[in-house]
Amino acid sequence: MNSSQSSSKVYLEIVKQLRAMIQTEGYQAGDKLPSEREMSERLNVGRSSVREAFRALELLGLIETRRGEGTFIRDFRGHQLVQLLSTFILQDERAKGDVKETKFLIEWDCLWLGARKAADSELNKIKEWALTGNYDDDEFFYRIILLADNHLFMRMWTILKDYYNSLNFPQDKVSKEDYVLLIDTMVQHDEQQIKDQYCKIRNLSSI
Amino acid sequence: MNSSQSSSKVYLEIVKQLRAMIQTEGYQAGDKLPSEREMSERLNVGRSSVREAFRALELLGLIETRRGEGTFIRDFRGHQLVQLLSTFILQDERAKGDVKETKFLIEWDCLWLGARKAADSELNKIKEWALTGNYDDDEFFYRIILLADNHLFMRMWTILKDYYNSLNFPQDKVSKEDYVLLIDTMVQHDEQQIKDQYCKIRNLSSI
DNA sequence: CCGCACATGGTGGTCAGACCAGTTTATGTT
DNA sequence: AACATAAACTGGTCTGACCACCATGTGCGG
Repeated sequence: MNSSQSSSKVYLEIVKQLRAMIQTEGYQAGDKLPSEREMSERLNVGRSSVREAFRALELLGLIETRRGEGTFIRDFRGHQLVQLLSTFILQDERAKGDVKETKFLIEWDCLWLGARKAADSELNKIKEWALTGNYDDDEFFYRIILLADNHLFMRMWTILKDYYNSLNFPQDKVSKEDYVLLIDTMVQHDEQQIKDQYCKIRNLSSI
Repeated sequence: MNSSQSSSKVYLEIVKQLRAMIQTEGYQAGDKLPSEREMSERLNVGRSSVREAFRALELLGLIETRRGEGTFIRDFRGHQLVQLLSTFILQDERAKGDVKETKFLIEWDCLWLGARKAADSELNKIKEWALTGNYDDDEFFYRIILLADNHLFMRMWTILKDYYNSLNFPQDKVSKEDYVLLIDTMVQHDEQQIKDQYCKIRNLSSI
């Protein structure tokens, strides 16, 4: 144990170790993990700490425990959360493209959803705000996604936005006029126009 | 403790109790939870069991612990995972609509993504499979989303699919011909046609 | 009366050991 | 060989002990 920085909680270290073990030793779904007692000996930590790590991973659906038998890797393809799972998987360059693509598509979905769901008065309110207020891209789309009125999309977008921002994609500043124009297209309820304007803002040839 | 069914793991019961407490006693982000010791007395369980529950919730990002101070509810609006979070929040009727809406939009996104990304040979392969094979709706769209080649969408869709299926929305059986037709529209790369056909399958007036 | 230093109690963090309750495996009997 | 039993594991839970950290109160000196 005691790898890298100490002072961090032991059970978190165990989670890390477990992840490493799974990667290096090629554990697969259904495989049996070392017993809690063996694990605690191997890592020189108390069994209770091992249990805390195991319980946490169990609640996440990553492992499964059967009394008298042992602890097993669970088949968690795709399943379960998106967040911590990302920490496990979201490492390669390829995934970065996925984040970008997904964020943009969700934003587009919400533009169209918002155009159909929102009352004109709400759209006008946002248009006024877009004309006068100070805001960045995230703040603007946050309001758009509020219009779409879909909690799931809001959650996904929030996660994606944070990842996206941390990935440092090059991004041109969007002018206030373009944001306002985007809202105008929403008022028109013209799907193609919304799409064109969104593509312009995002510098995309198509979506 | 020992509510309803016993034999289930104590730490899971504590998670339940915690959720109930948060709901009934109106805990909010930032509020302090009872200490581990008090909790174990109150529920007549060992402190280690309380800790297992707390550690699991901590890893999920639902609570936060500060040594010497206590355990606090975390501001997890939107943030963090989607999966287990849903279990906590996804209870009202409203959320069901979100699941449906989101699932459909992601499927539509992936149809269009797949149409643009996939080679004709792959589309033809799927078409053949669609003509001859046995499959249900999930299996069909699983292959579609594979075409879209976006891990994030795949993960989201997998989660959404499971929730959606558990919600028992009424759903008509889709004929094999309609699935094949959908693939044909993808081959044409005509967005409007894809959309129309998808709406037909899902019985939607618009998307 | 104020302000600072220190003591005290509360809180999470960790460990060790003890049981219990299941499952698996080895053992020995028939 | 087949079966029954015993031993050896494995997870599940509780208790008690210590440590490190933080907040609060207490008392001393100013």
